[in-house]
Amino acid sequence: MGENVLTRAERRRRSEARILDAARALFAEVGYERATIRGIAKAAEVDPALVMQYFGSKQELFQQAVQVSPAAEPGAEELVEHLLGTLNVKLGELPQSSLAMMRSMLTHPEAAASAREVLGRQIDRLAGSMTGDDARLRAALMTLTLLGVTVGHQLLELDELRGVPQEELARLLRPSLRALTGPDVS
Amino acid sequence: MGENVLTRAERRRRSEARILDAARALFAEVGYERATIRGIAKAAEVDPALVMQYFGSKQELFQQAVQVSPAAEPGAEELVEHLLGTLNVKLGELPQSSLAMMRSMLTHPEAAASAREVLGRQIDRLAGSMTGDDARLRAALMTLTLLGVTVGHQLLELDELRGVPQEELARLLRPSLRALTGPDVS
DNA sequence: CGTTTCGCTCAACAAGCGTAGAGTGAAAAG
DNA sequence: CTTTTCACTCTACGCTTGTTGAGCGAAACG
Repeated sequence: MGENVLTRAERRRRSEARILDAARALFAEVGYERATIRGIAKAAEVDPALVMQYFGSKQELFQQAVQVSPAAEPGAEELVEHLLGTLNVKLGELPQSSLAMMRSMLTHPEAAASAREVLGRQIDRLAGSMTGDDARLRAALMTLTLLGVTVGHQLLELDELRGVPQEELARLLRPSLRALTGPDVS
Repeated sequence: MGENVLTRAERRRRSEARILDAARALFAEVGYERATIRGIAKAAEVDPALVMQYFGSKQELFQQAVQVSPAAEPGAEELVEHLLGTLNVKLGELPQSSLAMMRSMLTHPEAAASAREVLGRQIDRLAGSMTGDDARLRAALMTLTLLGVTVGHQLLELDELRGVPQEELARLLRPSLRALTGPDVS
């Protein structure tokens, strides 16, 4: 036993990953302001100064922690699939990074900018599948509907949505969203 | 000129009101954590210590500032009226106190509790006008739809919703919400 | 008038924060 | 082996925060 010694680069990689995971978890749980470098360091079982050394500042750490992998954003399939795909992703197991961003989007300027960007992209994709001069506006309303449900479900944890399977949410929401697509889609 | 001297009680009343207004404005703008007693005091042109003397603590000041007047919550009219009433109130000129609560609801525990309470009441009222065993769930989804739109419009200030008159939002949203009421309502 | 009340300010405290720089000890390199 | 590198820690600085208690000065009161 114990010939599994870790190389230096390996140890560093793991520490950095632990810090990032702890950061995502704490940012997602309590938001940017209440999450402290010290708290993140303690959760990652690491000295606070190490966090600074690796990420430079709390702000940069947040940016890296919140970074959404482009793969996480749904592609541009057919709209209805798209909606359901979005529903499943948005309503179900959102990545910790997205939760972290959403948790802070109302109180932290950078998180707000990030949220506007992500939501803007989703609105673009949706509006691309729709027609009408107010397509963009309707696409925005669809996106905000999903945002509202996600906020209530994942962040406020309303009793009314506790333990409801995502398929049922999707089922109930579909006609409602369909009413916003306009008459022209599939 | 200048015989309009203010009585002591009058001065006190006005100071307290100025503090509360400044608090509401700051809480609504930057949220609980970033709003400081000093900032509120400066906005109210008052010494920070006075804020403490009148309200005891930052937390108590927040509670008083966020308090929603019962009159501000719409009564229990017919559902469709109710929806439009809610729409007009929720989408249009929300009172500063509601914005303050919403701004902090994702990051400040007390604000979250307050939000759950207000949303719960609205869900109750809505569900009261609906039938079906999942009426409460559908009512919750309607409420969260409105929440999402309000967040995007008033707090994130998405470009897509900038300057859109509330009647148009109500018009676009109505069929969508109607799809959630179920087949039984008016 | 003198005395009391009280709205209000000044100055300061302790705690917690993000952050910086010097140092340590073991792994890597020669 | 010696030397260098580098992941990591210790200690501390400066700042802001919420909060406190003593004090001032004008209004209220007799």
